[in-house]
Amino acid sequence: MNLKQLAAHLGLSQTTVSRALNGYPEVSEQTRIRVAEAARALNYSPNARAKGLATGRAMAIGHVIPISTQHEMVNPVFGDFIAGASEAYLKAGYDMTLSLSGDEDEADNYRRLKAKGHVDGIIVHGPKMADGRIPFLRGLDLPFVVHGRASELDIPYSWIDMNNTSAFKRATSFLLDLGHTRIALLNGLEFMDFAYRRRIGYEEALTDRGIAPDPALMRGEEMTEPFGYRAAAELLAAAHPPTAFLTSSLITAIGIRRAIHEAGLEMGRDVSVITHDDDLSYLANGRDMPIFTATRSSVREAGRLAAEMLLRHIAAPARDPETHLLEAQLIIGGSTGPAPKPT
Amino acid sequence: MNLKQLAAHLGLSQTTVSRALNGYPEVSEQTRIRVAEAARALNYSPNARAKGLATGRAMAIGHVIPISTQHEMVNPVFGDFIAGASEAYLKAGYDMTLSLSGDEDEADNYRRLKAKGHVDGIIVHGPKMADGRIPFLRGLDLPFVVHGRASELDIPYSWIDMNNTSAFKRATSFLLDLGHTRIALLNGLEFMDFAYRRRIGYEEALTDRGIAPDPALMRGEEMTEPFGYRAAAELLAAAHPPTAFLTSSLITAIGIRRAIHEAGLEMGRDVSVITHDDDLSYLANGRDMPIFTATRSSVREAGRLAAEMLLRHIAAPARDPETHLLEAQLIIGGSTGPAPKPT
DNA sequence: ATGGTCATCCGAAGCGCTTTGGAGGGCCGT
DNA sequence: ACGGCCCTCCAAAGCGCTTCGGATGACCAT
Repeated sequence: MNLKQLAAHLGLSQTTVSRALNGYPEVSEQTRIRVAEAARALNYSPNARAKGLATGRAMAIGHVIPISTQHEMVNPVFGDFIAGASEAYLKAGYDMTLSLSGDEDEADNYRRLKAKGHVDGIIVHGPKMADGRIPFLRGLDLPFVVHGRASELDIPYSWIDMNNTSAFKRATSFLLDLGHTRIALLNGLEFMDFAYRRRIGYEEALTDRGIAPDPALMRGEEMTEPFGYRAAAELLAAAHPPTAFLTSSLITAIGIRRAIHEAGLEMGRDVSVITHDDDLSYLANGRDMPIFTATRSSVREAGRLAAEMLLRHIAAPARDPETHLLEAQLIIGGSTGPAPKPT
Repeated sequence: MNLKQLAAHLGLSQTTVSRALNGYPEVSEQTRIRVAEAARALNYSPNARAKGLATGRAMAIGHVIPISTQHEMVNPVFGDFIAGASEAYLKAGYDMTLSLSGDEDEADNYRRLKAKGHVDGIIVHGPKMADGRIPFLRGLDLPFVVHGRASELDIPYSWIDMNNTSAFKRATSFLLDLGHTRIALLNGLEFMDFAYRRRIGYEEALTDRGIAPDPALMRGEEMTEPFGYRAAAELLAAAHPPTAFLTSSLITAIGIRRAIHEAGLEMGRDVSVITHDDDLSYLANGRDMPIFTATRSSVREAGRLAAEMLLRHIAAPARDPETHLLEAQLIIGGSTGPAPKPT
């Protein structure tokens, strides 16, 4: 069923039917109703490609998610981010197209995305500290919003980010207040911007208290359970073990917990753990009584906000870049406690 | 840069340029090269909407992922599945469009997807036992492949699935061989087809050995860490606790492990645990020495296969439904051991 | 010279929609 | 009765591409 057929069926012109369906004023209320009913009855829904061709708008947003070639890992945060974003898209009638791409051909990927006219805007995921995609996209005249920031770039662009630095600074201060002085940091890969910023927060809190950050206590890797386990096990077995861990992911925290138990220690009493918690739907950190003390910030919410931001930019392309900094909550769970008295 | 401009630039007709670019024979090798070079130099890439309109093909696959309204959870398996599928799409030049939808409006969603001409085929995620989407899609003349099956439906359709029943049957038998007789099942929600099939496998193994499945030992919920913890803690505190757990997700298994530790027991010695492991990139169950004994089947691989299957169907629409059953590996890790002697 | 065959190329229609620039008729005031 | 205005509708062009049905020569055999 297409417009022409629908128009013929109604004995009207395509023009009138199109206008009736799209809410233009120059059509009588009576025919508008007639058209709307026929459209529903005949299950008509306009062909998006034709509409896009005619209007020049794709009514779709592109999400390009980077899969680094070294470690073929899909960011677990992605699902929830998308879920949030799609709430916004649904309301606005936008679709979402996904493309995974290795880091080499990403620029090409974006260019093609634009040339093909597939999308009206792009959300950039997982920015690195000096992410080349951002200057590239700025030159492309395609609205985009970055989820995160690129610290080494000093050009304006729209982003939404969590305040990684302050979150980890507060978490570290909290541990310091509890008397911990040897605090390990099990971070994500340090070329990722969020990981860098989290380390800065951690180091700032330490130096503010006159404690020099100890490189031996800091690791940055892909945030898996085995990483948390291995790193924590090593550190706990060292001569001068940490009494607390700060980590970037719940999954890593779970590995840390395993190492703590295996060392015959108890989390929250002998060793404290704070993790960042993206509030993922399938990785709940307990609802009422959180298992882990955590800096929490909903990635789903970030997705929603990023999408809304992007849609605003598409509606008003002249608009200046917009930025949005989310503050994480520090929620207290059972994984932290006063530093044990030195024996 | 569009075809017309490119053709003008080359002093050729649109027809010839289009044919040169698409590999038709009626154009000399010499001009073909000239066209190809100009296209690259001028960064030309055909507008997908126009191309789609003209050819009637969208060159895109739709993934509709259900978000149940009760529990707004994104299946954590999704990211890896998509990653696998996109490998196949990339090779074939297909795009991927995503739409999340609550369970009520899903039919409408599919109809719209088709009417809008956005996609050439659909992958159906998370089928329920009597999933209404399958008969609906069959009537829609849109190729689709289901990731999983709908046990209560007796109509032909293409699917790819893991052999849930045999995997859980083998896992249960393995535990029985180790001397366990009270084996708890912490499953996913039972209206989900995979969960149903897993329970069947578990029950079959038990009854084969003359053990009546005990409803008190079986739970089916959203597979979160807290679910695993809570259920395991309750069961372990009961009068006649299980000596082994079988569960559908690594995340739940982690909760079970926590409960075991808190009960002062040791996993693999006092209590055995087997989990299903989707081999997710961010949830590695240890590489060399798996933490958990597990039935493993890569969901990423399933994604790749599903996509390839769908593309075959799009290429040859008359083709009969195709099905593919993957067998899970039973991999032995440190979480299982002989049943403790009754005291 | 003529007709036929190939190898190359081109014009124009058509995909399903939006949108510009009218057309037709009812109703008003005069 | 007539011009003018508004309300409602329509024809046709155009979005960027593919593809059908030729057109144009070059070349060969007759």
